[in-house]
Amino acid sequence: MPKLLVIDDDLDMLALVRTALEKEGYQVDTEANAASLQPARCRLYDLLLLDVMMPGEDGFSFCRRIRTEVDCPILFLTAKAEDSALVQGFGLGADDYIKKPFSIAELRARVSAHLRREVRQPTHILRRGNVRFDIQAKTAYAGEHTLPFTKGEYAICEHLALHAGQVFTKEQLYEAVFGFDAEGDPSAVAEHIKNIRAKLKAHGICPIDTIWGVGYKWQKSEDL
Amino acid sequence: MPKLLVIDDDLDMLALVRTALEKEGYQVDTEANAASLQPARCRLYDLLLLDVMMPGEDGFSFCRRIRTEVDCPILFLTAKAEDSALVQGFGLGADDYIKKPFSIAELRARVSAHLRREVRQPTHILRRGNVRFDIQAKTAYAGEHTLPFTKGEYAICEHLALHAGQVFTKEQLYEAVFGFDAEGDPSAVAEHIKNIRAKLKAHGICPIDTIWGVGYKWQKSEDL
DNA sequence: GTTAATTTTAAGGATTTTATAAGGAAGAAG
DNA sequence: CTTCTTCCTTATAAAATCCTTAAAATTAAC
Repeated sequence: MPKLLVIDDDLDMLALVRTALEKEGYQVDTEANAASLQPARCRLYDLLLLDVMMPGEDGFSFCRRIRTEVDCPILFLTAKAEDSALVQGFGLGADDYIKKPFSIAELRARVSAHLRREVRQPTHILRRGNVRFDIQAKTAYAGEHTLPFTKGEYAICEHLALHAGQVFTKEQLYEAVFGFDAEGDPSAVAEHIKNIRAKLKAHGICPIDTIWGVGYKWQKSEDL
Repeated sequence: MPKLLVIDDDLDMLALVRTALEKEGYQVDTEANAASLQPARCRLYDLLLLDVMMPGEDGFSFCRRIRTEVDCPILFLTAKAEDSALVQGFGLGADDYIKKPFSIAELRARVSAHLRREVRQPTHILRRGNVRFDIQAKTAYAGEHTLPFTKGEYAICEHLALHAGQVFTKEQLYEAVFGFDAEGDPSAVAEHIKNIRAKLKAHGICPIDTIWGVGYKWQKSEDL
């Protein structure tokens, strides 16, 4: 279920867009003010919809500010119909420019097209609820905050999340993470699990279940 | 130099579009008839521009026929302004739908945006917070001051900044910078990192993180 | 309710990895 | 030839992680 962020100062417009896109099955968040939004927040989403003319920071300025740090498609949604504005928008790194008034059908079709193209590209982001793993960067995030995992903690945590719902014994976890031959004391894994849980709990989430007498598993969403 | 294919039965339109896009530096081929075009031919191009209403095979039919075999962006360029046609176009896997009459500026902007996303081409100037890299001049700046990097230091630093957020081992960094066969002592890289950090710290910035047990990475903004 | 097994927690030391500093080799510039 | 810069190596100090151990808490079984 892709996550979208819509930024517009017009609350009616926000409600309209949100309704239309939620009907498509997307998870939609809205913001009325761009100025306070940091790139880290935007990176939580799969696509951004931006109004251009807003009090405070306008859409162009916002796009310029975050573009180098945010990879997802950025779509302008605006009443500025002049070519110069459109060219400026694309020049700032936008992926589409939809002129108001637009039809709901067009909005949905364009959003869908951009998301479709994203998934065509190999992704290195694993999302499990509020926790995201950047496989390449070997970094985990809780919301917009980086989780300060050590190497071993990250490896164990990623392995559990990647195979969500599957139970692993301590020995299996140790082998999966540090290699076959590795002979790990099971209690070493327990120590790592403890630290992982502590760092996750700091953000109010505890997605790792203990299966008594067996091992650990990452919760599947239906277990919540 | 990206290669584009434009398909339209209107020869004046073909000439207009070709001229506009060749001015951008693209290599443009044109076809007046879609029916004879095979997917293999289309795979030669980086982007397709398609008219919808054509004698013989129309644009929608053509798109449906080749989409599963052709990965590049497909843009419709059409006088059919109805929402239903637009939705149908996107539904067939198109990436954009430009309504006639369109401005040359808009055409260029949209084509450029789609190619940019495909290739994700970096610009000559890379900005990461307060640090800027001039890729061509191989020079880095902190604010207005030039950073006195040596050649090797610059190469390592640029590589980290270019892939901000991604972790590289010392070996990977050495290879990326000095070539595949290079067998570098990891500690040589550590020495360079030390010097790079010292020069950045002189301007009050320290954007390179150590990922213990893995390597180094350029911070993404959320890590600050 | 009691017991036994298992997990959680906490603390310490061992190990691994990185940071720092100093010295030398190779090459460019004067 | 000398001088300088850059790069690499080596050695040592510092830091962080990992593992071990043991006690406390929890869970399951009787």
